[in-house]
Amino acid sequence: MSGFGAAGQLRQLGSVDFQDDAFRVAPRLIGAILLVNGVGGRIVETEAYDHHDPASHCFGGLTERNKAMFGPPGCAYVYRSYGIHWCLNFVCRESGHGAGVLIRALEPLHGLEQISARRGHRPLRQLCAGPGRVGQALAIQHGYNGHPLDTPPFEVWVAPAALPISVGPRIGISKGVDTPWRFGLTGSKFLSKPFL
DNA sequence: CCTAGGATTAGCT
DNA sequence: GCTAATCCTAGGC
Repeated sequence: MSGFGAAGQLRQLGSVDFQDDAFRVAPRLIGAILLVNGVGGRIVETEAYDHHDPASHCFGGLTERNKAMFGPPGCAYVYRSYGIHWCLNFVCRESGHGAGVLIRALEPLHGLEQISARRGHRPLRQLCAGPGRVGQALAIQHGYNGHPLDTPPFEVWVAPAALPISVGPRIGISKGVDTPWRFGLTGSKFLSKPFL
């Protein structure tokens, strides 16, 4: 594929074990490259959600809205947030139950002109700093719900080297507030909020 | 059926 | 810091 000077140093999606606990997959995704139709960048912030946790959409079992989270691991779960934004999750699986990782922020790297235009030409750091902003920048649509992440329009590439990762409580929830399942690339300027 | 409340963001005070 | 925007799911009656 084009656009990757260091493509040889990247492994493809198969190396990510999505059939694992969300809180283990979420930190592994930090530093990975996410592209949708060739547009995207480096994942710098994620959050884990699983069925044990009252903050998760899959807490309480399968519904029409969350059914993608109970589908195959390695697929997308797309949901509408506050009636306004589309947010992207990677479906995981722990012991046969639904789970997912919310993609909260990217460092924009590929298709910058499209990203900038979709985001109303805001400053670089604000283009993909937040789950709703990621959705807008990558033109995430409800039709991607349940779509496999290893086939077009998606590409996910995982960096081989371990990166310094910050950990903290998740953002914007009212239940499960003490569970430290937010993960970020330490020191990144592209986080939705700094880690304390 | 009815209503409360979001895994948020932008814009204004 | 505060709040409107916007819609639809989930839960109560």
